[in-house]
Amino acid sequence: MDATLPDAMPVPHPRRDSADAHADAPAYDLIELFFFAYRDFVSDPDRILSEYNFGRAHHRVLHFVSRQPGLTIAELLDILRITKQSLNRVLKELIETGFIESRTGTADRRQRHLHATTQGHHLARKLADLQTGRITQSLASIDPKAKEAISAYLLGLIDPDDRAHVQRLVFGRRET
Amino acid sequence: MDATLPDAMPVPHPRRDSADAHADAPAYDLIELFFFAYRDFVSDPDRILSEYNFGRAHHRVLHFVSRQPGLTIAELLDILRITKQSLNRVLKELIETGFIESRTGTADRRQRHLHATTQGHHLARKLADLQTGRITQSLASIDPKAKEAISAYLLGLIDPDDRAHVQRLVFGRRET
DNA sequence: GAGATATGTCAATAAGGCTGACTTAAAAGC
DNA sequence: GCTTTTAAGTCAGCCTTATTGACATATCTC
Repeated sequence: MDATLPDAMPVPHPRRDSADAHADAPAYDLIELFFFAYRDFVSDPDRILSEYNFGRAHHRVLHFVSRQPGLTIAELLDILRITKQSLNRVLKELIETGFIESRTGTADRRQRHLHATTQGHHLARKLADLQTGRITQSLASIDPKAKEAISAYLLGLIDPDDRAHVQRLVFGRRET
Repeated sequence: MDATLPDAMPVPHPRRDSADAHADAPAYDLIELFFFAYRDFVSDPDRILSEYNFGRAHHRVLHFVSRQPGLTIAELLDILRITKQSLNRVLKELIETGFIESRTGTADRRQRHLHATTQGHHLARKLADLQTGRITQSLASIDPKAKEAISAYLLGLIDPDDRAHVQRLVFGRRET
């Protein structure tokens, strides 16, 4: 690629201060691939969800509730980073249509512990399977060892102060 | 790990047909990491954009126009996968505020060729630099060889019929 | 009992998508 | 040259998902 570069070309030495990242050429490839990949990654679930008159917001709620039975409202808000009012609309719909169940806490009766119903788990799984299919297909074409690197990369894109939280969420199962 | 899995979940034996990916356990880790990574990846640009009263839609338009000077409306619609009407609203604002310029085609006078102004290129670059910073930070913590694997993975997530198109867009420069 | 906390709800607003219908200008086809 | 197709622009109305702000209720903590 750099075959035509004359040897003597003064190349400003790359500093890896990690703070002045904008000294580097923009990583257009990874920026754009991320955009296109995300666009298609959510497209399969979108199709299924529209059959139920649900949107992406419903998917996110159902996903995390299904994954973490007993999740409280506050915890869910913290994961999704949306307001109580935004959550409430979609959550209400998911409860009314029987995909999620809200149970009053026993230790703290102010809390609501959310659980997916059988129907809810089923839909969540169906959507996860679709996305897993896409992931599996993609992983199949590359070095199987790369999976850890990909996880590490994605984790590294997350805000540092949230990284531990996400790590617990994704890799550890809940104890609360 | 599966201790909390809903009871009714049948576990079919894993076949490696690559077609029926949903025989596999869901790739919850990559699914969730992708969600959290994307959430934070767009957060830095969002902050800057709001200073200009722009949103993500403006960012996407500005980005691709800046990257591919002379892009036509039809080509842009194909990249973004939104309707003409949706594009028009944000594009109009970007033109009115002097970030993008629309030039009537010479060969085909029906077409509009879009170009970022100096101001437009500047903002696009600023936003790309922010995202590049995040990417660089993340890449710094992993095997430098992994970058190719990550690109390949993201490319693999894209719809097969679009993959060549995206590849041209991302890795090749335009000749039109 | 006072105050803090977890949740729920009303109302108004905004961004960014969508569909459908229609116009204008210009190119292409015959 | 006339017709059809294509590229772009526009009007109107609607939906989803988010926001802010204000306030209500039940329950826990001190």
